Amino acid sequence: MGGSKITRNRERPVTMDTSGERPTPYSPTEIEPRWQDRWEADNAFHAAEDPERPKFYLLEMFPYPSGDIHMGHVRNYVLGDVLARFKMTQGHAVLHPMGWDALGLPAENAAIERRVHPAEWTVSNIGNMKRQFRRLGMSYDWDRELSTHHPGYYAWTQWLFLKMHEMGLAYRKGGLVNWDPVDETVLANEQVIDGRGWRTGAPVEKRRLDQWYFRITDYAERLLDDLDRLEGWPERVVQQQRNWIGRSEGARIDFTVEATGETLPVFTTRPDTVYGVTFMSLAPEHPLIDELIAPSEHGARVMPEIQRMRTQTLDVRMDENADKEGVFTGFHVVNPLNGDRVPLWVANYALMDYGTGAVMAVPAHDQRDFEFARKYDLPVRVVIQPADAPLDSATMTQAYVDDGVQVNSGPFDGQPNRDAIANITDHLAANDIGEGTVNYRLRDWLVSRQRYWGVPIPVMYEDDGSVTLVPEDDLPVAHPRDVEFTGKGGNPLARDEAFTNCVSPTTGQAARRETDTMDTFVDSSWYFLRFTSPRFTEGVFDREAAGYWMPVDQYVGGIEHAVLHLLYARFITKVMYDLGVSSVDEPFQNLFTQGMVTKDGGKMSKSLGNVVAPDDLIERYGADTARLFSLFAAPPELDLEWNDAGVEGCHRFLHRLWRVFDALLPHTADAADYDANTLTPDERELRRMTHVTIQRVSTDIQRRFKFNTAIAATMEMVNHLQGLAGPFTDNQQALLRESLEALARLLGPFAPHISEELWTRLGHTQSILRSGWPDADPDALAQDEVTIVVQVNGKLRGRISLATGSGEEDATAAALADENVCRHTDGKTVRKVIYVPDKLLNLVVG
RNA sequence: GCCGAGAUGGCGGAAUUGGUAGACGCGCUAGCCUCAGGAGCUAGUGGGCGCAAGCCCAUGGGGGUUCGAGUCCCCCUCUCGGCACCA
Repeated sequence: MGGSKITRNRERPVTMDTSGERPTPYSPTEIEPRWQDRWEADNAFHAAEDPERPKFYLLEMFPYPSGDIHMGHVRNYVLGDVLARFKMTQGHAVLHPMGWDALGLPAENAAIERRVHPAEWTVSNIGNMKRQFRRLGMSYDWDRELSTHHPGYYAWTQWLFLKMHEMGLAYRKGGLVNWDPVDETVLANEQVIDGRGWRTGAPVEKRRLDQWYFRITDYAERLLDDLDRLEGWPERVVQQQRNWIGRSEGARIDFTVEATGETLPVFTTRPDTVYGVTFMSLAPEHPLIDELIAPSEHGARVMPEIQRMRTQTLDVRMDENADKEGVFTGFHVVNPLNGDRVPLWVANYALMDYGTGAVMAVPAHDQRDFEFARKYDLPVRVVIQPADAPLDSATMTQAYVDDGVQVNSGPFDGQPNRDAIANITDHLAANDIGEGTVNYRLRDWLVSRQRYWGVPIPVMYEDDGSVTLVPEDDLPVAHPRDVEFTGKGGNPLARDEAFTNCVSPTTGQAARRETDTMDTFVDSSWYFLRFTSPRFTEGVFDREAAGYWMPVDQYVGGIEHAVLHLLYARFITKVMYDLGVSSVDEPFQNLFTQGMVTKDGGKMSKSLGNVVAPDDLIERYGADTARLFSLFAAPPELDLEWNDAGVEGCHRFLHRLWRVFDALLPHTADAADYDANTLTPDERELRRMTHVTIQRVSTDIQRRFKFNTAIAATMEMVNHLQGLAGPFTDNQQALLRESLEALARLLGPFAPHISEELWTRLGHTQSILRSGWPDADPDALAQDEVTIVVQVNGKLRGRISLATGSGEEDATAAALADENVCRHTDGKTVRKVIYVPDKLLNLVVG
């Protein structure tokens, strides 16, 4: 073999290498199924508890089995798969399970349209999606598969309901609820987006119904406080939850209804303005209206108007540009601080959902109250004066909401309003006419759904209407199988007498079963706990298994669940913690929210006709190309715009990778180890390139989630190797072998099938998953010579090559020997030298 | 209105701590190979000036700090997301 220089061969590209080996074509359709079978046969992704190794619980939000996975799924699950395989290769005990959020309306709609039972439809979808996941090469431990529609799962969802009932956290109450007219069921507040149902987009109506609720508001403070502990969560998700919980500090103030003497409490964040109250506004839904006003002499006059306000749809009511409307009730209330008698109004801008449903109106210091007062010619009384320009209630054109000094405020006159807030709050408490309180925007979670394909709520009603819980031993309360799905007449469960008729376990008398099912968000609020012991029959999950695996080290999913699923899951985990079954009270240590997949600038959707089907993609290019593209085209947190040419590019890269191995493998067949001390500069450079790539890929995956740049680094490495041509010395062969082995392992998480295949062709018999992750050798990363950038007055004027670690004097001397640098320094004095060793030299001249 | 994220070539995007702006990929141009190519390979590819060496401009706009700013500070514009008649 010849010289020690590695030649870059331009005339003879590697594909034309004439070493005698016949090139083998890259054939994903042959390779991929073979490796999928092998992984399955080897039980390669089995999650085993092992105290010797660090554990890693990786979870992606499980899908609703709608029938086919779409590109959004592919992206989400490939992201997770990269991390799982990375951790597996590093030798962690990895739990990477998959399951099905299998209850929900599409199954029922399919039952109506196609006369197939929701269970059958669901199970068949699951089968298809599982096949698709397998084709993508996902590293799931299918032994732990679970589905929320399975009795072995939902029995424990029902158990959770019973426990929450015992704890006083599940309760039934009547009230105004959000009704989705398309899905024909009620919705929780979180599930109404801009006045529309989150699934259907239909404008939500208000109905007065008796429904089951979970008392999430009892956990508001903890849910809010513990957000501070979620350092591994994106700030915007934390912010959204903080917004949603909506804590505000203020005071309750008890006004009195003049006619009856009964107390009418209000919530305010501005107790300092209480002396400025000139009227009171009730929400149109306020109970006092039906109790007091409707039957009164004023009823006939005001009720039609109130009824009209009540029927305004939510999106009209919530539009802040909408006209403020109101009607005087004829009644008055008394201000407990100054004894003022002020008129009681009903106003459409007062919300029954917030505070107490009654607002003390201070037009001088609240913009909404101001507009209302001007419209209906109600008095404006200034009680806070700014320091500069005193306010005049007659000429004000808007409310003054900033700080100032109290006036017209009795004993509090002259105090800065900030002090008055505290002093008036103390005064309220001392006189038993109110107190400092904290109010939350968060409402209790309405969990009843008037649908069949959910978890039946395990309660029954006695003749007298009282609630009896189904005994734990009788769980699960299962769905009746022979049910007709007509799409008419509401919940099929309610029409099924065999289901509704039951016998009370306490009285032995006939009773009526609850026919509402639970919100499917309840099912998905604890599945991550169940994955730790999915077949456990002695309890909701095995406390020890959960203790080992929880919390989820990395959770991956869509941003759309920032408040919905992610808030509910935190709540239920805290409930499980309080029940003593979970050892953690926050489920997800780190959260990653990936961007959408778009095409032609919009979200991929059937209605837009811009859907790319994963099956077609795999058919044409193979799973590795599909995986690579969904990782490479954009950083994972940003939206990914689909681009067919980009897919081709990734496919070409895999072909190139394959050819590089084809060309170089024959030269590494019997490579021994190299001697790092006898390498030529070129050889050291090859070695350095290998180790730099190892380092880049490792940190990009682990620390930065930058899979796009990790893949770019491996592309650079392939580009570099592609330019090499033999013959090679022994040292060079050993170096090439090191490069190829590193390359195969670095690509393992991204393109697992081709990587396994190349790993095998390198002579290994074990899966690449057991190969260990390569380490970057710091010694190999060191350079003998570095390029130093030379600036003159901060502008780039030249580059010099110096031995690593050279001092400022040497660098300056070398720089001043550079022709172009001299052109800019000649005739000037060097006033200052900034030297960043091994990087940059800046000569400041003048 | 409040909160948060962002704006870099023809496009997707790099730039880890204030230190070579545009890695990698797409697209495009030229050439090679080929019966042919939609395959593969080689070279080039931010704008302007210049025969060239090289110089100037350039990270949404305007100021500032610094030897040096895509990166830090101030002001502005626009885009996206969340909350919003929340008392």
